[in-house]
Amino acid sequence: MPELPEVETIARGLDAQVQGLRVMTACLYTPSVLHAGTVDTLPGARILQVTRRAKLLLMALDTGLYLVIHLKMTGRVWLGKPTQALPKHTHLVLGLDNGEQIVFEDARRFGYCRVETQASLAAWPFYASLGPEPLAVSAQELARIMAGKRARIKALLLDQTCVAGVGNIYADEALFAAEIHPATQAIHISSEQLLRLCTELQRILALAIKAGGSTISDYRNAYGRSGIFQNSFAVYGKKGAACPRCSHTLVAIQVAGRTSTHCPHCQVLEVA
DNA sequence: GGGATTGTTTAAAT
DNA sequence: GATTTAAACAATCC
Repeated sequence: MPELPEVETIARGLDAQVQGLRVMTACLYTPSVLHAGTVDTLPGARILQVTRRAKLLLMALDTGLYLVIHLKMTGRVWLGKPTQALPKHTHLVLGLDNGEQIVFEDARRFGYCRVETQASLAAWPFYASLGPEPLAVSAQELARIMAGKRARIKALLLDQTCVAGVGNIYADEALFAAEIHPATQAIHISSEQLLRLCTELQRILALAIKAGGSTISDYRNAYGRSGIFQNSFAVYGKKGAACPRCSHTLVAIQVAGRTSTHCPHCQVLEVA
């Protein structure tokens, strides 16, 4: 379940190791995971940098092309040696001129990759519709986007056109920190509370990046290592446990089709 | 072997 | 018409 902090961790780890290297080979084992472009265009290109936008991993090449990867639930991208056996569900392998290789694997195959030009990337509807990076804008700006909407706040946090990169983990953690019930309609949240939510979201995302992300089951960074932010969760996945703030039992409900774990004592639904 | 899993898209509803 | 919600979908593992 790589969200913003997890993809950011992978991007930073990969960038530090592959910047300036040349792609020698590109082997696509599962053609269906490539949603745009062709991998034949990749060999020969030098890697300029590896970055992140929303939950997308972006590899910029000196040919003007971008390799874009979305890990969805179970995708992994890591750097390895050709001597290592490839995992069962390996979809794309890039051989580099230092002898190492970048591996994209995804057991569930929900993840995908795309080869884009700058123009085609900008023309990709999903990419073009992405909202601001939560750590690149002010909390006031984030709050302003959500203010006055009738949708439930949990749905807005998960809406990538609203805020980019937030998934179920960080949405639940931010709502708990700001003491807001996940089903509260944004229009019923005071501007002070909304600002607090956005501030907490930024704080938690920054902490999670420092912790190398959260590993629930599948997530690993570019070196195959787990994150440790899961040890700091207050509510995510902790239904039945005691609220760290008031000791009341945490409850899981469905909001916008997603499991939303919260404290019914600290996070009260003011208006249904 | 069926249910659970998630982010995104698409269709339906308000 | 615009906003919001529910359902569908990808495919595998436990």
